[in-house]
Amino acid sequence: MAPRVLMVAEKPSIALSIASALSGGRMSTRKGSTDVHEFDGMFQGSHASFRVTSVIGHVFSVDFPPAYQNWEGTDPMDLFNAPVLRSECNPKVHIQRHLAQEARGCTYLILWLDCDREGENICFEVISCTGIPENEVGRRIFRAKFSSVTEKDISNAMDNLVLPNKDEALSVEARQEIDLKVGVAFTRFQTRYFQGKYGNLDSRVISYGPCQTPTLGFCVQHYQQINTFKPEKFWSLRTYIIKDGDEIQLEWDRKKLFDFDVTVMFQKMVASDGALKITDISVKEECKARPSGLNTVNLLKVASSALGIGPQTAMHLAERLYIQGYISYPRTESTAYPTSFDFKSVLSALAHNPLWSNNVRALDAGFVKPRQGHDVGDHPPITPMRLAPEEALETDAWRLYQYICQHFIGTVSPDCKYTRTAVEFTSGGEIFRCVGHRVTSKGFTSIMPWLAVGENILPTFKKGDTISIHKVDIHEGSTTAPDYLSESELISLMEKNGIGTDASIPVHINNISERNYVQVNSGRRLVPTALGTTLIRGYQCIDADLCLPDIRSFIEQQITLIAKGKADHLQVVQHVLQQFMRKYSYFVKKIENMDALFEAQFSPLADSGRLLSKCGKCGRYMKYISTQPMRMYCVTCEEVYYLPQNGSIKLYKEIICPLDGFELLLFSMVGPDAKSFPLCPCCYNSPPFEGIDKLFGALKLDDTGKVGKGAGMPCFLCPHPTCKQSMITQGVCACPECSGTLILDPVSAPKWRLLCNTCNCVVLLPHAAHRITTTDKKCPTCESTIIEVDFNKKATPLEDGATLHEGCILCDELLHSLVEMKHGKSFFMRRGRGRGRGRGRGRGRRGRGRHDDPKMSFRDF
DNA sequence: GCAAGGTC
Repeated sequence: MAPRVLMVAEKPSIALSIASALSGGRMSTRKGSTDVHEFDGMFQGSHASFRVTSVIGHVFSVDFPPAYQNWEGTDPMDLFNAPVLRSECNPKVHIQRHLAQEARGCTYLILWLDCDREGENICFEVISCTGIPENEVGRRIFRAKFSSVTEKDISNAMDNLVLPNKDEALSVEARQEIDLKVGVAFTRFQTRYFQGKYGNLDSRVISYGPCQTPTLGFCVQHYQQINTFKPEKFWSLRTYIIKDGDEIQLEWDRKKLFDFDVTVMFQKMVASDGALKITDISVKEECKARPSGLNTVNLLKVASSALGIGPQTAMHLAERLYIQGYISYPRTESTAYPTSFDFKSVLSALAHNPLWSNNVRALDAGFVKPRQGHDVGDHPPITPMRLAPEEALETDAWRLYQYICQHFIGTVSPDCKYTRTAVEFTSGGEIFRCVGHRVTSKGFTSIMPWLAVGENILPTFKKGDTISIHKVDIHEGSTTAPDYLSESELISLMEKNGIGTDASIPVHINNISERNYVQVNSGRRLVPTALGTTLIRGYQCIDADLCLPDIRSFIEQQITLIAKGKADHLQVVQHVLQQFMRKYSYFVKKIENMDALFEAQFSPLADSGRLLSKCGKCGRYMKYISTQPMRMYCVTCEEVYYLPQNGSIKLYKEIICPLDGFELLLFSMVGPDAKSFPLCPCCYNSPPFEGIDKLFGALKLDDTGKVGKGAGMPCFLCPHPTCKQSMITQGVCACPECSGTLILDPVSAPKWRLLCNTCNCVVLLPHAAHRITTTDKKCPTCESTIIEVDFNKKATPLEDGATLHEGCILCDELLHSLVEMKHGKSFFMRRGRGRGRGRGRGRGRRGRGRHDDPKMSFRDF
C-alpha cells in the first residue's frame, strides 16, 4: 500500500496553498477542525497519498496549575518555582484531536509551519499531537522550509526537506515560561497591594509585563520630557529681497542664535552692507525614492497617523480584508517582494477602478521593478489580491484597502524626480540662501500625492550679481516642548527596541490604553494618565530596569542562547527566573517608595466610597467602592472584599449570612435582561468550601455583556425563607456537630456535598457519586440515618465496577459495601468541623481557613 | 482578574 503523508501548516490558507501547489489543483477537500486536502503524488521515489491540514497558530499555551490560581492563597513569589501546565489554547476547536485523527495510518509527517522560532515551536506541538514519537525526526518526521507560498518555493521545499529545530522550539518554551511567571507574579503583587489601599485607581488590574510596561515607559518618558521642558528664547535674521516684483525671504545660514545682542550685531552688519552678493548657484537633479513593499508595522503607522485608525482596529480591518480575499496576509515584517510575484495580474485587476486606472495605465509600458526591500522570510509584503468594490466595504475598511492599493502601485511606479536649485548670498560676512524645487517627473507621488515634493520655483539669478536688501528683521522665537508621543512614533520605538511583534504590537498598545495607563487624544497621541505616570515613576524609583526596553532584550538575548544551541534550556530558564526573583523580592521590599507616589495621587480606601453594609467581623459598616474594580472595604478591619463587576450593588433586605455574619448584598447586572442575585461579600471572596467558586464562575458575563448559561447564582448560603433562589433542597441526616439537619447540595454535582445550615459544617462526599439518597436504616452506633451513594459507571472511570455503598457519616462507620472499590480511595471526607457562626474569614485569615483545617479526616476503607 | 505569542 502506498504510504500516507500528513502535512501540517500554521494556518488553513497555507495548507490550501501547499495542497494546490503540490497537486496542481487536483485535490479533494473535506471539513474538520481545519480543512483537510487530499491528493496522490510521489514521495521519496514512490507513490504516496498526501493529506494536508493545518493548526490555527499555537496549539497549546502555558498557565499555572489550579492550586496556583487563587490570588489570595498564593504568594506571588512561589509562582517563580511553580510548575507550568500546557493546555489547548482553544479547546473548543479540538485541534489536538483533529491532528491525532488525521495522523492515524500516516507513515510520514511533514511540518509546514511558518519559518520562525514560533513556527519551530508549533512543529513540536504538532508532533506531540500526532502520537508519532519525537525520536522519529529524520526518519518519519520532516520539516519543510519555505520563504514564500509560491509553487516554486513549495516544490523546492518539498525536494529539500530538513529537520525541525528543537533548540529554537525550546527557546520559545523558555520565553513562554519566563513571560508567564514574571508577568503574573508582578501583576498579582502590585494589583493586590495598591487596590487594597486606594479607592480611585480606576483599573481592575495593575498589570506588569516585559512588553507592555516598557511600551508604557516610552509614553511616560516622553511625557516627562514635556513636563521638564524649559522653553528658551532664540532670535534669527530674516532677510528679504524683491526679485521680479516678488518678495523672497532668505534663510540665514546660522539659522538661529540664543543671544539677542549678537543677533543685533549681525543685523547691523548686514544692514550696513545693504546688498547681497550671489556667491553660488547650484542646480542638482534629485530623486525621492518610491516606497518598498508594505509591511505590518508601516501599515499600522500610516493607519494611525494618516487615517486616524488605531492599530488594533487597523489590524482587525486588515484581517477581514484578508479573509475576504482582497489583500494578502497582513502580518509580515518583509518589505521585499518574492521574485515570482505576479505584479501584472494584480495591476490589471486594479486598473478597473477609475481611482487608479490612469496610474496603472501609465505603467502599461512596463512597471518599474520594485526596490529591493527586506526579506525576513516570513510572508510577502501586504498587497491587494483582487479589486474590492467600494460599496462592499465599510468606510474605514475601504480607506485602509485604498491605501494598500495606492502603496502597491507606488512601489512599482518610478521615483519622483525634481530639480533642486540653491542660491547662496553673502552680505556683511553673513551667508543666506534660498532653495527652489521644480518637479520634473511626479513618479509614484501621483498615486501617493501626500508624499509629493512641494514646488517652489525661483526666479533666475546670476552668479556674481549683487541684489539690494529689501529689509532685514530680527525674528524672536521660542523653543517648544515636544508633543505627546503619537501612536505611530510609539510603534517605531517598539519596533526599534524589539518590543512585541507585528502581531502583538497592537495588542500591547491596546492593553496600556484599556488598563487606563494612557489615553488616546486627538491626532492619536498617547497621554499617560495619573496611574500610568505613577507606575513608571515608581519603577524608576525602585528599579528602572523594570520599565526599560532592555528587560525584553535581556530575555531575548538569553533565549537566543538556547535557540543557537549554546546553552541548556532548563539552565537558562532557571538563571533568568533567578534574576527576576531577585528583582521581584527587591521590588516587594521597596514597594513603599512607589506607594509614596501613589499616596500623593490617589485617595486611600478609607476616604472613598459610601457606607453600605455591615462587616461580619467587627459589626461596623463597610464602604462600597464603586470605581473599578467594585469592592467593599472595612475601614476597621482594613479588609477588601471584591464584588462581581459590571453591575450595581445594593443592600439585600438586611439579611445576615449564616456562615460569617456579613450582611448580604444584591448584585444587579446592567442591560435590558438584567438579572439580580444576592451574595455574601465574604463568601464571594473566600469560598467556604471547594467548588463554590465554580458556582460563582457561572456569573461571568460573556463578550456581549450578557449573562452566560447557568448564570443567576443561587443564594444557597442564605437560609432565609424569603430567599426563593435557594437550591438547598433535601434534608439528609443529622449534623455531627450540632444535630441540625444536614442538607444535600445538588447544585454542586458531581461534587456532592452535605452542608449544615446551622453550624457551618460541610461534609464532602465521593465526587464521583451519581446519586445520593437517604435510607430508612439507622446506624447501630449513633442511630443516625444511613445514606446510600450510588456510583454511576459512566461518571466513575476510577471506580470502575463500583456501584453502591452505604455508610453513616456521623460515626464514620461503613456498614455495608456491596462491591469492592479497586483502589483504596477515601470515601467520606469530613471538613471544617467546629467552626461557629460569625467567625472572621476575610483576607487576613490565610492559613486558618476551612481549607486548611487540621481536623479534616480522610479515611480509607 | 494576571504575560506574550500564535491565529480566526
